[in-house]
Parts: sequence; C-alpha cells; structure tokens
Amino acid sequence: MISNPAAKPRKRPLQTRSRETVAVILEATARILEAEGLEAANTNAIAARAGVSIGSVYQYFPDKSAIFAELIHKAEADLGDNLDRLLARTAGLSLEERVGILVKAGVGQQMQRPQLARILDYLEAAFPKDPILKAADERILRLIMQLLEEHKESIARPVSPATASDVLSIVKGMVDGASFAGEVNAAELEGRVILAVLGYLKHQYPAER
Amino acid sequence: MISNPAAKPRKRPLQTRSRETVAVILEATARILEAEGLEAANTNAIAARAGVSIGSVYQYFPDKSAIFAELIHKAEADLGDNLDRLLARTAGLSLEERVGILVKAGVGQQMQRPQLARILDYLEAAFPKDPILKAADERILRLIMQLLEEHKESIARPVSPATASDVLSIVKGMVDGASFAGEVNAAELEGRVILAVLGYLKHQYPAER
DNA sequence: CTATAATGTGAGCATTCGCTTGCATTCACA
DNA sequence: TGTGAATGCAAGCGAATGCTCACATTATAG
Repeated sequence: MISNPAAKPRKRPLQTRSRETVAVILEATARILEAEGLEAANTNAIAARAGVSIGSVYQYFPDKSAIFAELIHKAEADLGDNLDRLLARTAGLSLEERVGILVKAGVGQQMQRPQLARILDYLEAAFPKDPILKAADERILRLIMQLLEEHKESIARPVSPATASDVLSIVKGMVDGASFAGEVNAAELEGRVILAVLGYLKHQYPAER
Repeated sequence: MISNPAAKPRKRPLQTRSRETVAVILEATARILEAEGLEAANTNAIAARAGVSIGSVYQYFPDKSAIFAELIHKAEADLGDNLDRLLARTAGLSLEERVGILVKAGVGQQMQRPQLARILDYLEAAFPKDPILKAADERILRLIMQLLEEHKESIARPVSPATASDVLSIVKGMVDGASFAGEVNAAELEGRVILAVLGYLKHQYPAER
C-alpha cells in the first residue's frame, strides 16, 4: 500500500455524475477511517460504503493509497486556506488576538473529526514524501512564519521554520491528546492551546543547562 | 487485527531460552516497525526477522496485536519508571530545573527511536482500551500531576488531569513533529520543548474572548 | 538413562485484500 | 435518434496474511 506519487488517476472526472462519485468515495473512506480505523478501510469496504462498485473506485484512483492521499491533501488545503484568509482578515491586530483566532480555527477544524484527523496525520508521516503533500505542508509553515514575522518584536523565539513547526506540533499534539483522552469540549481545549502557543512564543528563560 | 485484551499468551516463558525468544520477537517487531512501517509488520515477516518459526511466535502471543501491545506497554513502563526515579531524585529543586530534567529524559527516550515511538503512539490510540495500557498511561499522568502539585505556587495552571495531559501532549507532539521534519539533534529540540512546557505552565493571560 | 514437560518447527489452510477485466449502462451532442 | 465517449458494474484472480496443527527437538527431573 505504499504510496506511489507518480500514479495518476485513470480518468479525470468530467461530468457532474463522476465528480459526485469521487466525492462519495472520499466521504465513504473518511467515515470508515474515523469509525472503524485504518485496517477496516479496504477497497471493497470503501466501495460498498460509497454505494459504488469497486471498478468505479479504480477509475478515479490509481490505488488505495491515492484515496488517502487525496483526503490528506484536502484537509491540508482547507487548513491552509483558513489560515490564509484569517491572516489577511486580522492584519493589524495584536499577536495575542491573532493567535487566539488562528488557533481557534485550527483546533476547531481538527476537532470536527478528531479520529479522522489523527489517522490522516499518521498516514501523512507514513507516506513517502509526495510532492503535493509536501507543498501543502510547507505552505502552512510559511503562513505561520508570516505571522511570526509580523510580530517578531512581541515574541521571544526566532522567526524560523523550527519555531513555526513547533507551533503546529503543539496544536496538533494537544488536540490529539485531548481527543484521545475523550475530551469533546472544543472551547475549553482552544483556550488551553492558545495559552500553550503564546507561552511558547512570548517567554524566554535563562539557559537551563 | 483488533486487539483482544482477554486473549492471553499461550504459554508463559519459563526457561531462559524461551524468554530470549520472546525478547527476540519483540525486538524484531520494533525493527520492522521503525524501518518499514506498520504494514510491513506481518507475522511472517516478524518471525523471519526474529530468526524464529511462526509457530514459536504464536506460543507466546495470542495474536499479532498482542505483540504490538507488549511493545507499547514496555515503552510506557520505561517512561513511567524514568519519571518516577527522576521525580524522587530531584525533590527540592525548582520547577524549572525539574521540568528541564524530566523533559530531557522524555524527549531523549522518544528520540532514540522516533519512528517507532510515533507508530506505537498511533497504535495505542487505535487499540480498544486495554486495561494494562490504560493503567500505564494513568500512572504517567499521575506522576506529572505530582510534579505540578509540588510546584503549584509556581504555576499558573490548575493541578488537573487536563493540565498533566496537555504537558504530555506538548512533549509528544513536538517530538513527533520534529522527527517528521527530519530533525535529529535531540539537544536543541529538548531546549525548545522545555520552553514550551514552562511557557504553558507558568503564564496566564487576560481572557482572550 | 528415561520420562515428561517445555520449546521450536514450518507446511499449509482459510480467509482477505488489492486490483483487473470484460461488459453494461448512461451521457453529450449532432 | 444514433453514435462514441464517459461512466458504472461485479465476478473473480493472484498474492498475501493470520494462524493452526502435527510433529521434532531440547531441557529438566527422578
């Protein structure tokens, strides 16, 4: 099941009918993943849940991993679009306000389908570096770095890819942990994540060596 | 492959010979997981890599998932033992010093075999709540809460399971993220994780509403 | 040495899974 | 309405996987 980034869909969905078929397959896969896990998401189950024949699945996806890759790509694109929009919309606000808004968006998105988010994160790491996924990931890090850059006087951390990656990791890690622990209240979690991100960005301590 | 907590090993390893067989099976599984991933870790591959027949595997593990569960349990027990020991040894030191030492231990342990740690974390969430794993997890949270309790005047967060879980999530999330990004320098990462944990614990902000 | 228990072996069964292939149906368009 | 392209279908192939079982080997005890 190792992802083959070179593999292309057999056909591009042209008619509305087929575009809907693709959407139905993706949604069915997402539902199986979040309800029954990675192992249950086999091609036959996906086709059955989608109400579509297995042959139709393979008309639009070269192999099983391409379905997963598409789900990951969609999720990352959504997050990127959200960050992009909110960054523009909140220009001029303080770091605290902007982090609050951005984190709320990010946490909210992951908490909508937390099990799914967790599995897609795992799959993203398990896949060989698909250039499309890599690009989407770098876009998100760039957007976070843009925020850091625009507030570099307010933060105690360097404006670097590592800092941006840390912020993203803190958010994802805390959401994962909370949903693993059975937490469902997104609002309270959001508050804690905001505290963690601001705490990381704003404070410096004498060397701990 | 869904874990069946009720299933018990066929036999308890009694002689040194068989105890070594079990250890070899576990290590082979770990090596396959970190080098080739979850999908490659099938029972035949595990037996082959361990230099043991498939029948021997099933003498000590009721099914494949029991092998994974055992690896998870070992990793959690190791972390718990480390935290326990270090908490006792550092009694009397400041919160900053103790967090530094504990985080270094935790990060160091996860960074020894980061791919393996990531997969075990994923599997832990995918498994139905095995009571043994649950207990090991709760022990770790209790130890973190003990640290919080002993420094409650120095922290701005409530001494609660949620706070303890957040701390653990921040550490795991940042290590995962860093190793995903290809970071290998544990020392630098440790410093950043310490900053994040202390930043989360020590600071409060006016309501962001 | 012998008897018994413990441990180790691996061919192969039953099942599942990813995917192909050949054919049927529906659509867009003249 | 006729035609070719697009889409949909599903039986089933070949390979892989989890696991069993009948047997072989090794260790321990009397």
